[in-house]
Amino acid sequence: MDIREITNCCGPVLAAPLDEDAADELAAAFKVVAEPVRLRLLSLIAQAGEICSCDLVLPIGKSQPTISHHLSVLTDAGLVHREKRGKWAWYSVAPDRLAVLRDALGGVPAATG
Amino acid sequence: MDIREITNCCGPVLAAPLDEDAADELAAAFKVVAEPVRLRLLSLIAQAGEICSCDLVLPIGKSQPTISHHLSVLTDAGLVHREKRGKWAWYSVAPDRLAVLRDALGGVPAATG
DNA sequence: CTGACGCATCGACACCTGTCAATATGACAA
DNA sequence: TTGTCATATTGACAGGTGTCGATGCGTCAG
Repeated sequence: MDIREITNCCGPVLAAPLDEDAADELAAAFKVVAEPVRLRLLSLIAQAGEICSCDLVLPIGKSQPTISHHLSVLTDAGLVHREKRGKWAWYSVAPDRLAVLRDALGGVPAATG
Repeated sequence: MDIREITNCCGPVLAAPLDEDAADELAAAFKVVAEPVRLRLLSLIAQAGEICSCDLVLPIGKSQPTISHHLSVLTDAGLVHREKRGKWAWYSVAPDRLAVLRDALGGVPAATG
C-alpha cells in the first residue's frame, strides 16, 4: 500500500501533521464516545428518535446520577440535544457531531441528506 | 429529523441495539484513539508511510518508554504494523482497523481502492 | 403552601492510565 | 565475548474518571 492511497482517501489524522493542540482536541472528542455506557445511551436515544431520561436508567442498569452524568457529557460534547419539558428531560441525537469524528478517522463525507 | 434518516445512513451505534458486550468492545477500540500522543503517532506514521521508532521520540516530545508504550497499544489494537529489522522497529499504519471505527460511527463504507 | 416526583449536582471512593526512571532484552560491531 | 545501541518491560506515582449515596433545584398536583 502506498502512502498516496491513504492521503487520497483519508481525513485529518492520516493526512495532516496534526499538531499538539489539534491532537488534544480530537482526543477529547473521542474520549466522549470511548465509554460503553455513553455508547449504549447514544444507541438507545437514536433508536427512539427522542426519549425521556427516565426511560434510560432501567435499560442501562446504572444509578440515576450516573446516567445523568453521562448524558451531560454527551450533551456538552454536542452529540445529543437536551430539551426540558416540565419535569422531564428529552434527549435526541445530533448526527452532525458524530460525522466530525468519523471524518477524522478518514471517512469520505457521508451523504446525510 | 426523522429516525429513518439515521438508520438509513448510519452504522451499528445508531442503528443496532448495541448490547453491553458490544458496547464494551467498541468503547475499548475508541479508547485507543482517544489519546493525543497516539493520534500524533498515527499521523506521523501515516505521513511517513513507514517510520523507525527512533524517529518518533523527538517529534512527540515524550520519553522513550512512553512512546514505546503507546506504540504497543496501537499495535495490539491492530491500528499499526510493527516490523523489527535488526535493532530497529519500523511502523506502518493499518487503515482497515480505522475503517472499523469510522463505520461504527455511522459512515458509509469508504472506497479504499 | 405543601408534598411528591424527575433530574442535576456534590462529595467521596476505587479504578484506570499516562508518565518517567531504572532495568532488561536483543542485535550488531569489534 | 564484550561493549554499545535501540527498543521493550517493570515499578511507582499522579491525575483523571466512572460510580453511587446524599442532597439540592424546579415543576406539577392537591
